[in-house]
Amino acid sequence: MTETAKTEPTRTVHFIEEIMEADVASGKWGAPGDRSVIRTRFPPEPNGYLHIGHAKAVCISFGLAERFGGTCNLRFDDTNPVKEEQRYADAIAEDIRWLGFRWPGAGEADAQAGILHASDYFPRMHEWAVELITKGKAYVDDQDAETIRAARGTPTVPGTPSPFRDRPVEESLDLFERMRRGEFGDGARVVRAKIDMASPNFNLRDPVMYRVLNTAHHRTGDAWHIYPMYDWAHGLEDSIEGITHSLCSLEFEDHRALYDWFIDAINEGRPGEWGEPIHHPQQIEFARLNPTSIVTSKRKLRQLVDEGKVSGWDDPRMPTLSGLRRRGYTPESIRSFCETVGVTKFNATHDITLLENALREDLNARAPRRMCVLDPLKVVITNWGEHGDEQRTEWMAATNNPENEQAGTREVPFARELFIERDDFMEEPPNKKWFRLKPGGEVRLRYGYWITCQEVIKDDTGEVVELRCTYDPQTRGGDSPPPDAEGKVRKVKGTVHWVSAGHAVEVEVREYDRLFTVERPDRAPKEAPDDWDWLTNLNADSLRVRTGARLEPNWPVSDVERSVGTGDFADGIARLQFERHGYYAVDGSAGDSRPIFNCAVTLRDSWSKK
RNA sequence: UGGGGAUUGGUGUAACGGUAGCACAGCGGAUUCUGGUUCCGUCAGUAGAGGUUCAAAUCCUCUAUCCCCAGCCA
Repeated sequence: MTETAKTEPTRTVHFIEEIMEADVASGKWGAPGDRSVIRTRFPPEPNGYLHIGHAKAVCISFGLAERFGGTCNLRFDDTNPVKEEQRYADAIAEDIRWLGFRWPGAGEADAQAGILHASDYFPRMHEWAVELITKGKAYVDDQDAETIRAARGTPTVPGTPSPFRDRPVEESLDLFERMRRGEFGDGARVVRAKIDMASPNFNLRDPVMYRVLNTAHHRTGDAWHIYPMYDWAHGLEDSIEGITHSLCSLEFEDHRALYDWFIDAINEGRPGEWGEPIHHPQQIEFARLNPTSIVTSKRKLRQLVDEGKVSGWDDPRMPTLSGLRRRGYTPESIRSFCETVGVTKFNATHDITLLENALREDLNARAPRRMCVLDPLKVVITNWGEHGDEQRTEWMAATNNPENEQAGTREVPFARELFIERDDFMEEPPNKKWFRLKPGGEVRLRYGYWITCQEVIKDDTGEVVELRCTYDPQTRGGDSPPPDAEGKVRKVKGTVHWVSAGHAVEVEVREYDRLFTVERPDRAPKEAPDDWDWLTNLNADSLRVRTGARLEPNWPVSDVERSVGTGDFADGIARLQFERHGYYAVDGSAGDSRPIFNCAVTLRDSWSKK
């Protein structure tokens, strides 16, 4: 893979990185100056697919570890068996690998290698819970969920303690053991931390640590009847793995007090009869990604899939990583996008065009160029046989990638019958700025010849079905003809793409528009009725399938292009620039015999704006 | 009415008491065999009010606005 000449975009050092730098310098986690001590983790719950919002979190935790020469674990936070499935875990791991990140022990052969699971820590968490109960810092509560909620209080009125709050330690221990063995029904009892029912921070009003769930877990089977809550489990998982910096999103700021409380509670009296103190990571919060015109709510994405608004989680219009991948997005473009949005605690809005621009930038440098006529209009070169060689094919050299000279050229066939884009011809152009083909007008066929439209042929309905043109043999390759006797060079303003009708490959091209045309699809308008449905913002016209497109026959790409890094992407997905249109990716999931190309993003069009 | 966070051009993001910079978008121009790319120019900002200081986006006080929190979800 060749390097593009571009210099790396200047990367700004964000606040989390500064904290890490300071910790490295002070030797908080190891020898001062040893950057490799940085340990982060990405802890998804395997209950759905990763989307572009998750990509930011992935890039932060994995990216920071990469930058410091430390490590980032992939850990499935599988503490709630009723929502989790192995297939989600598999998809998540695949998406992270696709982005180009690796966790310790990740192997190329075994996709599962090195992946960690909260469920593997259940026994240790259980021991620590017993410890907290024994220390009088936790208790079993017999109240049901409704009662507990009612007693929790409000922002201004303190909660009231459970009547079971001060029950004997032995009784709690016994009940906890019976909970574990499955003697009680779902929700019958919980274990609660004994903190402060009057705390202004709700998370500290005796939070639940364990609930009874008589549900089989996708990894531990029916070994457990109790499952730990996030707040209890998460810090312990981080502690066990020796995480130095536990990075999460802003909504967990209020949970940090609890995160710290649990670890401190375990460490109380340590070193001592309970053993050595356990590791205490630092939780740091950052703002989520918040892109315009898409939804990232898992519930809403699921709704789109379930109601058939899209073809699946990997529909190319979906903001899931699997959808973006199928659409043609490169991992590099997504990582570049995450770099430009930065890392702060500010709830920013990220224009989705930034993501599109990141892809354009990457693909402009790397994607091989091809000519593809999406909506063919036949052109017959009437003077092609002027020397009696009407059936001949001429092969024209075309540049594979103007951004990368080493990508070389290819030979494109030119013959008597061609296709051009229907849009590139107008019988009656609206103004003088029409540089493309018109009756009596001349245009350059890129890398081909200059042609002049002599005759327009229509069918019974008046639709143009064919153009009869003449070519100028002196313009071979698309170059200007030699100067005339007076030294004047003839010029042509317009250049259009084309294919040879007899040589082109028929392909299917799928073009996508935004799934939602408003900036905030899930935000109800000010005067919306109570039953306002967010799906009213759905763009009914977001998919366009073109079945009759014609691609020049240089496909798949050449060895030369592959060898210099164009036409060869690390994820094995081929992407091309169809000149004057956009960037297109081969859809391998569609399972059709005819090649299918998804339009990842169009070229910028500074013309339509004017 | 409680607690926790946040606020710098249109949108993001730097500046860590010392010239408010960069990117994207916008606008104008140049180059171009892609209405692409590239290049040049340009518009535009410290939420508000006080205070400290030779000097404040930065420190202090008050105000405003926005986000999160009352799951046996994560």
